[in-house]
Amino acid sequence: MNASRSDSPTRRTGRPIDRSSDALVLSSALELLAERDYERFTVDEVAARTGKAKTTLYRRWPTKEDLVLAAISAIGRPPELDALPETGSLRSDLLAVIDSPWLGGASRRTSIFASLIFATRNSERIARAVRAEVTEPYVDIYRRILSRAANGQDAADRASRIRVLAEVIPAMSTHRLGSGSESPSRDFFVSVVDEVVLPALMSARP
Amino acid sequence: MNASRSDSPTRRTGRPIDRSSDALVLSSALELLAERDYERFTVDEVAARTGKAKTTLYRRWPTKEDLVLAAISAIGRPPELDALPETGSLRSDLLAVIDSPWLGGASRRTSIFASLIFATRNSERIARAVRAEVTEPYVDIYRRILSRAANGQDAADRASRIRVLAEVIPAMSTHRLGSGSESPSRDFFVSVVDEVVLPALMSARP
DNA sequence: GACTTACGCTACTACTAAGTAGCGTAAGTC
DNA sequence: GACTTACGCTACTTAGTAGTAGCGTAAGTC
Repeated sequence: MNASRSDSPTRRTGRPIDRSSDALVLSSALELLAERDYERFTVDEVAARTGKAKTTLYRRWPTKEDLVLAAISAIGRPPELDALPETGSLRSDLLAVIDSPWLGGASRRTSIFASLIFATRNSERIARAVRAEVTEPYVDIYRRILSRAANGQDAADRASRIRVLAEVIPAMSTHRLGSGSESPSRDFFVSVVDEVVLPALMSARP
Repeated sequence: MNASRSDSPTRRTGRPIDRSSDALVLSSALELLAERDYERFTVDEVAARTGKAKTTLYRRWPTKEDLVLAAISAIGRPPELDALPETGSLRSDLLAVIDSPWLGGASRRTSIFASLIFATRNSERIARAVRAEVTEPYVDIYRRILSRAANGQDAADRASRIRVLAEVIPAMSTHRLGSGSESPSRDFFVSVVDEVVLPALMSARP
């Protein structure tokens, strides 16, 4: 409320930027993106929902694309990435990830992932951002859990390994889409089968 | 070239409608739909690609939605539906469907399916049409092949049953999306697992 | 050849949404 | 209180696209 006399590199006079509302704006943007596709996503609607002026949003994020990119970056990394669940059984490890409250829980999170897949079609920058900031780290969690389980442990729980598809698939699809493949969805699904399902099955021999 | 003297219910005088170009228009529309999402799909572009006048297209299909619906209907039913492949092994039966030239082969077909999934978000009529005219009959092929295989035969070919996912998933997703579920993509993936993967696995006991 | 209907073309309207300009005011610093 | 910067508001420009109007001509029937 006081502090910082002779300032940091950048001068600080006049009304300060209201950073406190950034989080609200970005989460609302993400929310809207989960409801609509990128084309129907409008900056006006974000402004209306947050009670901000459209012009204010444009001062902070010069284009709609920038706003969406910021919203994606604001997602952050899944907390499980730092502390992989270690509950003792593969099944509960997987469920711990699936039922993580990250991004509002499984239901909302999967809905958001699905929308991000749509968005990757509209902008290469968005496609790259989704891949790097959301998909890769998230898929990585499953990769690590599965590969850890492949070395022994709870190798019998075949059904729960298959169920992981329910969450891995939307995540991985963003991984592949927009990378220039001719038939991204087929490539993607084949890769899910080859990289996730079959290895999981092979290591599960009751 | 002559025939039909005192006509059918509808009079036939004046320049006849050029039905021959309908197929071209609808296939071009489908092609465009595979490239763009519904929002970016423009009637002007279809007109440009087919060499037709936009007004001519609007005379035949009063709205963009009607044009897209017609394009979906023009897809027709997969030929395998009438003569289920019977090659002797489950694996080759499945591959026969996957590699069917229908809709331009697996690559283009899957790409079209993916686009139709996007389109279901924009119109309930389109969602219904996709489900009824494309998804249901196509998924039905896999259901029938899998259930036939479940009764004996080639029950050992577990990997090929899993591979079927690579094509079933995009098809089934249209089946679920747009039906008012709160988290359609999660529901869909769970249903794939429950209805297709697990039963296939259960019936495969080497 | 008279008639009728379809087609192609060139506007045009209506609407939506991205992005901007400019003003008055709020919220700070000195 | 003077100064400075951010915010909110209204209004605007620009661009793209769905859908329409109206005209001249093509392609048929009688």
